[in-house]
Amino acid sequence: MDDDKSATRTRNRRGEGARLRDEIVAAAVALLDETGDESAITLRSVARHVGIAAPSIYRHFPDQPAIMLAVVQNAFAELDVELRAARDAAPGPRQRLLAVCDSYLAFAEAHPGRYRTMFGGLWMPDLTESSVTETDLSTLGRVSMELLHDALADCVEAGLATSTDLAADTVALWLGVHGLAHQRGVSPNFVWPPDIAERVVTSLAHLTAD
Amino acid sequence: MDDDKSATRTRNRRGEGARLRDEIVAAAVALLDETGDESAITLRSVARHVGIAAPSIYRHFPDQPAIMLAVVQNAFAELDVELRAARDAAPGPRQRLLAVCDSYLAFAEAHPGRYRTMFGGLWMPDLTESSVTETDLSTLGRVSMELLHDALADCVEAGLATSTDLAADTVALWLGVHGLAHQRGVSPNFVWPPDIAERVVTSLAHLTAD
DNA sequence: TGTACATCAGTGAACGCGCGTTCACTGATGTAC
DNA sequence: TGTACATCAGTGAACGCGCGTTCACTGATGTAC
Repeated sequence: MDDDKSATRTRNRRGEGARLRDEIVAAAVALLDETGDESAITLRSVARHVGIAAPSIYRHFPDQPAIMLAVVQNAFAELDVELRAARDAAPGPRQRLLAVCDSYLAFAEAHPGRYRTMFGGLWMPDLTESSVTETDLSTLGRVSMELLHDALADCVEAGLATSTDLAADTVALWLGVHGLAHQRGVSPNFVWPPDIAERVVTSLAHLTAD
Repeated sequence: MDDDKSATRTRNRRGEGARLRDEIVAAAVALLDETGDESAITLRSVARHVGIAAPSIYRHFPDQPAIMLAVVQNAFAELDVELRAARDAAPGPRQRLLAVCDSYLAFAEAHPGRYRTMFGGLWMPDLTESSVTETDLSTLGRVSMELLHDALADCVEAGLATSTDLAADTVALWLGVHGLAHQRGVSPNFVWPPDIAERVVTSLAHLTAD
């Protein structure tokens, strides 16, 4: 909550102005993680956090929703990196699927504010009067879904899970994991059964072996 | 979006001032349903919608978060009524469980803004500086969860479902249904598999018969 | 039955605040000649 | 090698707006005597 990083900041050299863009996104993410509330990300609060004047942001983002989009895109990219790392570290199909789900839940638990913003749908701007497009929105999360799809497909192929409709079962599995990830961030005081994640995943993935 | 119900409004008779409270909540709900965005519920927008002066609200609510709480409590009560109606109209344990889940999903689909607000956790006020208490929050939704629990218990008792831990399985089932209810409201443009609800429910409830 | 009075429902004006956005600008830095 | 100039990164002041909240009030309505 140190809003004045004052004095220390020196302006970027010529040609390196784009660096500020990253600083702006990082500041917005930091605000989101600190407060857990996406409405804390205002153009002015972000500027304050970075240590610049508010209008300086307009050199890098056309409007406020554009910052939100950048934050969300950034979060999805980070999630994707973590999911891939988890998958690649696991030995077999079953372990890979579980590792992906665990990693997904861990991401949501570590960054509840960010997770809620990614899927809460509340920051979503009026598409008619902001720079954000329909495509920007529908692209989000597709990569992670594909990753989950492939992990489940490998299990089915290896005879470790059953599925009559892989695409639908992927969505169902994701919904369960997402429901847990999301609501655990919203209601941390609720007494969650300790094995709740395992229960949800094994049921929805129709895992057969142990 | 007719903000001026002007002129027509006549003041309540003495002793009936409490009626305005209901009108205020109704207006807040209407705003939420119209815009789908809980941040549209401001003290002033609600007052405008009711057709009263903004300060008039303070006779009925101590502050703005109190209105939000009333909206959410109201929504949970309505959900509960619908779930009970659905349950009581179904013939057997299995049908009852499915009816409750269907009704739950129907509620979320019919009132996406309200549903998102109930579970989004974003309106949640700083408990330190608003009139809303911890208990107010943790009580919400408990009734619906119990209803789901009982419906699942009846299925298990009738041998229609298996469960090693009823409480945990109830939570798991709710998570799946909730994940679907919530995300369908957020991403209506996503192509949801047509049988997605059935898939989620039968898997998580471990329904055995058909 | 009439009247003074307390109560109640609701108002109008004003406050200070943070917001997104605009505008014309400053001053350092690299580049062309 | 020196200098004029274009470019670029970022600023400061100001705008109009809607917000939550406060304050002192108005005027209708019921009640006590």
